Amino acid sequence: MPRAPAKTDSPAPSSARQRRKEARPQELLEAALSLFVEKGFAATRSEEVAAKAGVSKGTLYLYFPSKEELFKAVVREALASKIAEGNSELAKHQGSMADLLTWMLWTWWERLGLTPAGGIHKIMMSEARNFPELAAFYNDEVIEPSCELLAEVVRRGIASGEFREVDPDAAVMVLIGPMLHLVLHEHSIGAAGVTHDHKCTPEQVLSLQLELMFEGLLNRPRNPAPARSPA
Amino acid sequence: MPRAPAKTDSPAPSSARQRRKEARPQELLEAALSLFVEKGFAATRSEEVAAKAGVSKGTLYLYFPSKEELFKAVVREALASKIAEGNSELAKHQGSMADLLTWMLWTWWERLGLTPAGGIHKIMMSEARNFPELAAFYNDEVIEPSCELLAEVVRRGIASGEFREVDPDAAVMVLIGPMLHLVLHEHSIGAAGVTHDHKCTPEQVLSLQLELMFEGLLNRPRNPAPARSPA
Amino acid sequence: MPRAPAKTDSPAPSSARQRRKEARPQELLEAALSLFVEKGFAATRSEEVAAKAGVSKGTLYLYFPSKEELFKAVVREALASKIAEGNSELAKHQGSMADLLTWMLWTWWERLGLTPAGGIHKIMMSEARNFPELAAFYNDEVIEPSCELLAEVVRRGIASGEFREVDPDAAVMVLIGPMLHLVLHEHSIGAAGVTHDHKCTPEQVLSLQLELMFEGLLNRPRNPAPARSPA
Amino acid sequence: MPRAPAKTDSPAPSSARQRRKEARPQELLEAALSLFVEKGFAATRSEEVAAKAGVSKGTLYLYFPSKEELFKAVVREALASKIAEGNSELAKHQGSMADLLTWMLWTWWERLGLTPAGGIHKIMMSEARNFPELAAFYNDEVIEPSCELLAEVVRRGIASGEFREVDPDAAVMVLIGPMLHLVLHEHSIGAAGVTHDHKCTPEQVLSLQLELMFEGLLNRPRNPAPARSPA
DNA sequence: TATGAATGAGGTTTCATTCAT
DNA sequence: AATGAATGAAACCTCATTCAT
Repeated sequence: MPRAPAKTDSPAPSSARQRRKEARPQELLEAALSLFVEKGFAATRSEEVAAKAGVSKGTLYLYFPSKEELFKAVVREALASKIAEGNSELAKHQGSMADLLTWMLWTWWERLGLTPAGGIHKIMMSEARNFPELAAFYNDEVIEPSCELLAEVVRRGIASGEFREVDPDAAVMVLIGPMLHLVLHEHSIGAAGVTHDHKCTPEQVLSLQLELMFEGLLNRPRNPAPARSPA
Repeated sequence: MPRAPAKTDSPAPSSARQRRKEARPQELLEAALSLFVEKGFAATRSEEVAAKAGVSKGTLYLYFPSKEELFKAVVREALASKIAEGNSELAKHQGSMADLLTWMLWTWWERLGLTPAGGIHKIMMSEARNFPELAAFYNDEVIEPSCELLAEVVRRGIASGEFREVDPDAAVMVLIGPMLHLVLHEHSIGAAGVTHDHKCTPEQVLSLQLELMFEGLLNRPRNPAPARSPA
Repeated sequence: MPRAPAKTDSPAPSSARQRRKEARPQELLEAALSLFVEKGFAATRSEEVAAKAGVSKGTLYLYFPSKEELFKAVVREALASKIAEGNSELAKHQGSMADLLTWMLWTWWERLGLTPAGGIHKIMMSEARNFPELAAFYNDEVIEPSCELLAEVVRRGIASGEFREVDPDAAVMVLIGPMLHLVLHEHSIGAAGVTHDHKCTPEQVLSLQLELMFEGLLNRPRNPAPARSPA
Repeated sequence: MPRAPAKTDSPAPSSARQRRKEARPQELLEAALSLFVEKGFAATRSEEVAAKAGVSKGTLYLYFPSKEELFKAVVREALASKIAEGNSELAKHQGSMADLLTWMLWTWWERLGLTPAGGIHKIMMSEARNFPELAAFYNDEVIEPSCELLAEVVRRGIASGEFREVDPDAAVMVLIGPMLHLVLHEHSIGAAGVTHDHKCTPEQVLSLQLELMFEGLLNRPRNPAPARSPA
């Protein structure tokens, strides 16, 4: 419908109301994220989310058709978008796979471990069995792509001779296990006001995790000491 | 179910009914444990617990004044038994610390990973924020002793020159992270009927975890590649 | 949307916009009629009506102060047009009353049974108790005149000796009952996607209805077959 | 589990509470019937039904799992049970089919036309499109069996030579049309406080309906008076 | 001691209506 | 005159807890 350009060809959403409308989904997602993390999915009432975003119950449903869809949107916003980033990093990375892994894990820690976004993983742990559809969604949109991304890095490292021949999928679990465990701990027991004697900073753990991964725990030189299976 | 004559054969609280009555709390706790593990605290209906224990709703409330108190009793009961055992192995162990660590992690996996007891950890993760008191209890009685035990092993390994000089507390997190992550995953997302493409058995993961810990991921010989901190 | 120059070209209310504005109530009433027929009063959302008429929710309320008033306007509008037509046929008819009845019932079927107008009757059935005022209006303006018209035909047939001596009002109910029943059925259960084993076309029913009526109604020598009252 | 009969082999539900429990479903069904008839299915709140039966909201759901199931139970109680009666009457009837039809229609009028049970048909007319599942249920449990029952009577009458050769399904519609129309009218417009000029009692209508039907239906020598199709 | 009928607060979602733009 | 973002009152159904028997 070609019409004479009044001023500009964009709709010019300049009224205060327009600006509110465009900001609403973001405001609601932020409110939802913090409440879901704090109280879990089931225990968060939709009215609370609306109130925290400064709107009424009904308004929430103008933007998200159900609480489950709201949760999915939160996950997409907080996590799924980060994974795409990781993929593009893999594509353009030039150096060693060890460097790429290091960068990825540190980056994830900074972006997820320290932010409420990390709490999402804890929510899914807690609620997966009661909301299988959400669990499937989370698995498809977050877990699988993340694992695949890391597994690909490991595979390339193996192919280039940089890494030893290990099962890539198992290696991924070993790589992410400590970090995810820390995240979960921080958002559950660690968030319950419990003081921990064996305190060490997450950064220490991650740093050591990387060091050990790449170097091994045992003092060298020595003859290989293959992993034992249980007697 | 052929059972002994109605009354006797017993010193004191001996009728079938008496035995039944004394077993009640235990039966209720067992029923509650398996249901809480399966569905979480909020999603488990008290009537289900009663039904699973073979009694009526009302009876449950004769023994536990509320669902919250039932939950606390379940966790205390399930954990209490796990505490005592364990540390003696360290005292009597003769071989290398690497062997001891290997044995411990495999043993834990067998006792936690595959049994409902492992579900306790998942429950605690899920409900810690709603029951800070229990979270503290769990931290003091389970987490702290476990970490201390492993840290001590690491410390001894370092002292004897078997291990490199690393922060023992951080090392513990690296050691147990993958396994706990697996346990949590199995009891939540893995139990929600989600199919996973990057499937590898927990045993594979644990085996690789031990191998990498002790050996390192990088192909050797080479010059050390010190763990990088984030650029 | 090429539109005429801003101001002129018009005697009085003649711009495209003006014409649009004057057509609005009519368009809204048509949209509302079809939706009320389809879904009933309560189940029709005002936004649907507006959307079907091509305007926004707010605009609907510029023309009708509430959903109830909209409903009343719809019924009045739909019925008003039906009132005027009709009675003249009786005055100018020359043939037998049986022929006239036949013509009338077939004509009604064609005009009501197969058109949305027939849905009006269904609406009134459904909502009469919630809108007594409308029910009275419908009774006075539609039901009474229709019954009176038919009753007059029956009365004339009796007077001329064409029909037997029966109660004219009762005869009217017998005459229109099957047809109205069919109309209502088609607009409710028949429209709910239910498949019916005892299917016969409405035309079959009406045809048989007329045949049986006249066999019983027409004056003719025969042996009496008295209607039984309940044992 | 053969056990010594304590006193009698029936549970002996003799306490006041027991008696209440057994009466509850009936009390709830009665309350539901009258409210559904008065206000329709959708407009009747489940809490109202409970209140009218003298219990709380929750209690209603102890006996009926949802409002739809409650409605179905009302239908079964009020209508479906009557149809079985009709079937057995057909089986044991000895006299003419005309007598049987007469008895059936009079009986239905007495049991349905004059009681709130008749209102159920009006509800279904009103709500069928919004509750297709209920419509299907009603069609299967009430309409089909009723039509089949009457069609069978007509078929037998034809087979024995008592009736002329007509389409049995169409004949059924002609037979029940006036009565159902009366019932619907009484429960909608007639219940809205509208006064009707062309008043004739339902009994008059039914009586005339039967008389006219049989004049047309019964096989008898006479000159044909063919039904006219529309000019 | 044991039962299970009864209660009623609580949470998600819908939709008629308003009003700032 | 027209819009559509925002509101908040309902309504269904669940389930922890009580208490008469």
